[in-house]
Amino acid sequence: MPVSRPESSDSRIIAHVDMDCFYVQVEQRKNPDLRGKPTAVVQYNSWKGGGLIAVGYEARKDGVKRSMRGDEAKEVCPEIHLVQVPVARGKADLTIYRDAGSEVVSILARKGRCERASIDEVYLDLTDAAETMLKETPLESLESIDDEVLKSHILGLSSDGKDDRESVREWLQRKDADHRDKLLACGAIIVAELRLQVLRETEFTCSAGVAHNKMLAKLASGMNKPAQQTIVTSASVKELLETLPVKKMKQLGGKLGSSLQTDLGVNTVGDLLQFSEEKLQDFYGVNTGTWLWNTARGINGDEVQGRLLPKSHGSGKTFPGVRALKTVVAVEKWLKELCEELNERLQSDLVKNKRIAHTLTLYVNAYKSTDTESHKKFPSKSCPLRYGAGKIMEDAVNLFQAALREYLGPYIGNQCGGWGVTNLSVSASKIVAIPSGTSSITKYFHSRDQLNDSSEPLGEKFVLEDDHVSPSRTESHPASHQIECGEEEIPITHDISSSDQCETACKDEASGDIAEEAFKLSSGTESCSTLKQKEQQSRLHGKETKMMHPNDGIRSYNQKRKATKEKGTSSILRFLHSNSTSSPKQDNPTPLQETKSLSLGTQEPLNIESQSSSQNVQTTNAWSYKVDEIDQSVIEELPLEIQQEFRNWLRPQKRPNIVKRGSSIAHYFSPTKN
DNA sequence: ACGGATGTGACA
DNA sequence: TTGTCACAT
Repeated sequence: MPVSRPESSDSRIIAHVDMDCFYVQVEQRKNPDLRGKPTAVVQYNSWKGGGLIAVGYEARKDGVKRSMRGDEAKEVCPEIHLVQVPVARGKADLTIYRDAGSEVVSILARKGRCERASIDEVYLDLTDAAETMLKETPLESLESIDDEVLKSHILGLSSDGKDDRESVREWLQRKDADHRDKLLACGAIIVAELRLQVLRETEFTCSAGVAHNKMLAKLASGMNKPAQQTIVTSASVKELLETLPVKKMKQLGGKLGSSLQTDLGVNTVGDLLQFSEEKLQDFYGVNTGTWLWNTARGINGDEVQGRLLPKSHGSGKTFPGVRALKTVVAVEKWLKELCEELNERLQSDLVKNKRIAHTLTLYVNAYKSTDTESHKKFPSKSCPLRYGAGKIMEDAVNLFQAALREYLGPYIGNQCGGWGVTNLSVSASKIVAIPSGTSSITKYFHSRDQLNDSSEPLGEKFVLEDDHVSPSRTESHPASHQIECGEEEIPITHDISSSDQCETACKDEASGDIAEEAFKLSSGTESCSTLKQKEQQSRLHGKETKMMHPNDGIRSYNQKRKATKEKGTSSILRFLHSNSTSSPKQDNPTPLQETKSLSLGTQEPLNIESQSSSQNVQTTNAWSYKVDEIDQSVIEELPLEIQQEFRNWLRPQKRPNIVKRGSSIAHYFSPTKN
């Protein structure tokens, strides 16, 4: 459900940039012969010509539509060129489009905060850039304005349609213009420039919307395509929304939009104006009600998230109809393909962006033929993610088997009751950047555990080499984990420091030792998954029963504990170490956005992120201690091997973690002992 | 049981 | 928090 966020009082300049029929453009760049010809991109050519997932504008003129079949498209437009999505491992592989999207993002991120909204869409917060421009170069004094700017569509400008370059110029340079309009004008100039850069550097065209918030910018970017831009002035909003069908509004394209029509007889966004906020809240809940009320007025406080990289990676495939997978063996075969693709993408993310994913999730759609009634859904399952195709595969298979048992009910394996899997997908989430800076190591041994079976302490060299790197612009992220060991489990909240994505994203350079090492380690497919390994990762991530590996359920709780203890010292030390955070100031540098919102002088309370972030600072501090404050004698009581490892870690770190009570070491350092 | 593959965000 | 659902391209 949509949620309403408070809108900052100051006016922002937000742009939404949308690539025109992106996949088609990617294919046309690859094969220029296709340029200017009716073209569509299709996947799985075998059945009815495959399904269209992108249609070029020449083909659209002939009535070709997305989600037509290739055959239908041919009927409507016999000359159409159908290009197939690349296939790898028996499934569609969108890599080339993702990479092309990254090219675009790296250009668009040059001005202002940038949010990758999808593979081919981006939001930009150009407020600062626009304000700066307005200060430095008064619009009236502008000698020449790029044609791309003059081609803008300005909502509300009367003569939008005819020889309007002059009127656009006039609007842009209007001396008596509203300050907000002037900022919009600057935004339009900036966006036009960015779009031209995109075109020069990638050969891709895109369209854009410029407005005072995300919702309106998004709406505008789609109004004049392809290769054009649209500006939403405040004055135009009312009229714009008045007649806009609710379904056109983002978030209202589904059930909520339908029920608006059905329940309230609301057909256009303007129709919503009649309803009080309370009334809308009564119908749809507080959050959605408020959101609807605001939306009707063109109010939307959603901020542009500074995020250039995806938050998850997934690989999936459908098996419709008779192609449904009916045996575990068939499922395993496909899981292997999916996991290999996922692993490749994780690898690439690690090398390019120095990020590590921490959770593996399996999603399945299935049917039960012997299922007269209960349309039970196949449950999705997660577990800690270990790097390496073999390990991911193994874990995914285990997740599948666990979920299958649940799905089929307690009467498990009796007679292969007809089930069929119609969709399989694996996905990796909880991706965090490996901190660049002193604290790399903390993050790092997380990866070490997942990448590597040996207990060779790889961390050391990173400490040494990273130490002189300034930990600039780090941001604190809260996280909490639990681990079992000893009699009970104690959840600990702690900080993860990670490098700012805005800095590292899209840099293809120097992978660095961490990434290289990781690559070596995970390229191997050795997947001797011993009990101990499972325990180890269970502990690392570990959420008792929920986050453990499916297999673990078979063993008793005591057995698990035992395995955990035996596994070893180095892991325990890691946890210990990880709890040794350095000073709060260093660990929790003020997030950039917080700084910004404060400097804007907002009278409103700190935004939610800021609040929770400062809360986490407190929580973290309560549970943290400094390594160098630990009594030396305490360390000396530890086994020699542990002492050594411990001393290796003697540097201020912060990292995600778990503390175990009952473990001898945890006893020593348990902050408050509860 | 063909709108496929993928991704984000909210809610319980 | 995990798992589910909705929504989007």
